[in-house]
Amino acid sequence: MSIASDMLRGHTDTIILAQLMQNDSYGYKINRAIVEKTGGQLELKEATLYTAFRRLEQVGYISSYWGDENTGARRRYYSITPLGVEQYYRLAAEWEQSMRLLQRLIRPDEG
Amino acid sequence: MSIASDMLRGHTDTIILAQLMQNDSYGYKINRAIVEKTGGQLELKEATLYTAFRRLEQVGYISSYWGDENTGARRRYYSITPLGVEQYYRLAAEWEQSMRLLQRLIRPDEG
DNA sequence: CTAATATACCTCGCCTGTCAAGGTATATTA
DNA sequence: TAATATACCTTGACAGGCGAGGTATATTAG
Repeated sequence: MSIASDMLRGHTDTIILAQLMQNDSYGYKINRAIVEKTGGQLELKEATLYTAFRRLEQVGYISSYWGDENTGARRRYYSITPLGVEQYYRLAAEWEQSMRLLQRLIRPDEG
Repeated sequence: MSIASDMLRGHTDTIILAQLMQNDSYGYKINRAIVEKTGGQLELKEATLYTAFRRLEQVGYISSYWGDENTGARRRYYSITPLGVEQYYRLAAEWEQSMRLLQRLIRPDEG
């Protein structure tokens, strides 16, 4: 896709948490949602996605449970924890902050 | 400083090129300018800064020359090349693009 | 029937950018 | 004369993204 790896780095967790703020979901679907919301311009690589889930669960920002599908492939659902909600707000605020700084530095002739 | 490493990652080159779009400058001063422009909220670590200079020079986006100070520490000045100017516009556009995507994903309830 | 595609999960190991820690040298200020 | 500011530099550790590989089920096309 079009977005560079290094632009994404550090935002993966925020993106995932933001998705889980809406509702519980599973890996594949979360990724589909991202593709859809960005008009196909961004897609998390599977390795990136699942690595992030491990990381986020380890520190207690999300928790997981197996879905009870009786057909099709099994799904591992994730839900955001209260700690994760806190972290989401923190990361989102941090993102806005850094965005403003970068705007000043990268586009000095604009806002 | 307040901004996280991973938020910065991938933007260092863009920030440096943006500075050199204004005028030739040297490492220490570029960093001072960044600190000043962000009200002390962002400062590139020296290792990061000088690594970036090597990287950018290697691919031909910047070129360097020693200043002719006859007092004080020596200064290595950098100037942006035509190739670097192109790259700056490309990176700046990419940044705006990715910023909009992230806005949609991270702050779904806003613009 | 069978191959391809979509859904759905996972791990290993490489690569690359950041940075802590260390270093050198000159000029000014306390 | 010690500390601080200016000014440069490198090494090695670390962490996140991802290519490449794997598993398994369901559907669709030929």
